[in-house]
Amino acid sequence: MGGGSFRSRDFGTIERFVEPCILLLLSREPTNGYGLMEGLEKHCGEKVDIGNLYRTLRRMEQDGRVTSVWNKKDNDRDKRVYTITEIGRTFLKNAVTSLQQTDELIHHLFSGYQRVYPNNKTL
Amino acid sequence: MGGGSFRSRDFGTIERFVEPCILLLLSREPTNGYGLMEGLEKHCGEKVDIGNLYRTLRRMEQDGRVTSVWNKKDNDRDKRVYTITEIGRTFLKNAVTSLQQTDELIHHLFSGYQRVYPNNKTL
DNA sequence: GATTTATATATGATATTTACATATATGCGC
DNA sequence: GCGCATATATGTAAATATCATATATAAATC
Repeated sequence: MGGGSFRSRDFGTIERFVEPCILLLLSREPTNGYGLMEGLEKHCGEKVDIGNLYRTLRRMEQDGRVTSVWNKKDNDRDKRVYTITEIGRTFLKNAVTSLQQTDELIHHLFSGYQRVYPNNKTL
Repeated sequence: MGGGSFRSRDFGTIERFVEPCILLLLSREPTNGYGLMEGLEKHCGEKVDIGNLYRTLRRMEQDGRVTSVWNKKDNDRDKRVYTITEIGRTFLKNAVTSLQQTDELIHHLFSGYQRVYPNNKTL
């Protein structure tokens, strides 16, 4: 059977697709890292590496796209809660625009594929 | 203003999107590296790093998705011409299937974005 | 005919990103 | 107390991408 070694992440993930996903989730409500992980699995179909997620969030904070505060409540455990900034909203808007172009590229590939392999059903 | 530093490749490129593009071009006809570079710009909207392209092709050959032979003709210069293999065709088919799922993810993000920012026009 | 440009392949060095593992700590159910 | 889910974070290695450089030749321009 073919295709060689076929790790699940060979395709299907978009470079840094996770960042706009995070910013969209934070547009709904401020959330902590672990909560974002759950949200990404549910809403964005992304199973992210939790360690990388925390590092990504810190980088996004350094770049000014999000801010964070420690939520310390007596009846709950400590959580670092992230909030989207105006810079983050602009970034997200630009990301969506860029992804629309990406979408066109993908569909261009699809139509090219259909032309070359008209008998192949891919799904 | 904003979004921080905004290199053109922050989004819009899909991880290894270039590989299915290469395999689709090779499905039409065997081509050398430099010719693929031109084809990718024209048909796939990708401006690839030429050095990376050659290394990618060698990796694809190692993985059995393409084969290569030197084309040495008297009236033309030497070219290493790549041909897609059966493994490569299977790989491409899997890639297209995976990209269809990616496409759904992108559109899921779009609809989520529209819900949160109904007044934003992104293009 | 000398110089520049385009064609053609490739590697070196560095930076970034991803993947996988590990460390640490606490709340909750049993 | 023990195991499990929650919660944040770092260490390290592998994979990719970026940018520069090396080499060679055909074609075009001066």
